[in-house]
Amino acid sequence: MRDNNEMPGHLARRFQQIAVAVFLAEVEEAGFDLTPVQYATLAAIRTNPGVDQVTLAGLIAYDRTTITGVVDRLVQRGLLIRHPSPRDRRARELQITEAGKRTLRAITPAVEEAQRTMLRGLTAKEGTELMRLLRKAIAAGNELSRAPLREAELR
Amino acid sequence: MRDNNEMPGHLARRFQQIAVAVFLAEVEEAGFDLTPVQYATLAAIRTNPGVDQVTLAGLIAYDRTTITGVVDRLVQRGLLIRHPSPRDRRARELQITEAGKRTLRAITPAVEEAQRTMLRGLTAKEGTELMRLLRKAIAAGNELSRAPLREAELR
DNA sequence: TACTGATAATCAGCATGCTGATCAATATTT
DNA sequence: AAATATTGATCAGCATGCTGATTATCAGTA
Repeated sequence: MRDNNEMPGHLARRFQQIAVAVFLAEVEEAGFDLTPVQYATLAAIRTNPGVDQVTLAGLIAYDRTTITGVVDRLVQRGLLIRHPSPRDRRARELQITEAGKRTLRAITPAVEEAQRTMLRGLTAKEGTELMRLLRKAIAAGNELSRAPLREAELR
Repeated sequence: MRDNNEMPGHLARRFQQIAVAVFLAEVEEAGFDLTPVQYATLAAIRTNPGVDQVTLAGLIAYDRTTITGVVDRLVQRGLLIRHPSPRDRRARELQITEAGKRTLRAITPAVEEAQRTMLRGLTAKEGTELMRLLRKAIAAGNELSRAPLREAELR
């Protein structure tokens, strides 16, 4: 039996576990209550106003069924607006509200700090290399999960 | 706003997402139905028969409240036995059953294959380096999550 | 145009993974 | 020994994240 420390899957889980904990701690310290998933959702919608949920899911590599609940909670809190698309009555277009934009702006320093903290054991060069290797491994495995990353298509 | 591909937290989530999908696919192909968490639990108990749940949680860096449910399901399926500790009536000692051992043995090739698959985009050297960097980052952040890795103590 | 297949969103169901609380039992202090 | 603190397990509650199904709608074809 291989040692846990030799299992990429175990290391992936641990690193992600720490990344989430660091994110939540930094964000809470800044006086906000937002999960990594909620943050990514807000940021993606600000950059792509009016996206539908499937496209949004592809942009940040979420499962489409997970998005529903995440968006629900953000709408409930007044950070997003969801309305039917005029072009396709199946789809819902998503817009960020002013409160959502304010939250994003205010929270950004904490998010940046969290990204630094989760690499704090590494030198700058090692941190860059870790990110490169993760990107490369992810690119090769993109299609293996149910929620692959997708480029946005023009509509 | 930083690009997602420059955010270690985003990369961590994606890599973990792919790792889990690969694990489940390989294991299912081998004819089993076991999650990564369940596998790690079985393996840790086989190596440390009679551990209590808190120690187990520390060995594989799980939250103690998560362990309860995981062990429940494994006991239900007859892969584990949970019985009160004679030394401490608060604690439950965990043992792996014969069925549990058989499952572990039978599933090992699939788990090994999954570990290779999740690094398939990298050269051997890059894979080794990725694991080294993850271990280093994790060691530095170990105490930042609610479920840090803990050495087993002799009892 | 009627039919067929694909697509957007949602849902039920299950398994992590966490926060914070409770209960029983043990350990420590006074 | 009595009072206090700590610890092991569990629980309720919430948020991902997935599988597989359903519903409404759209797009392409016969």
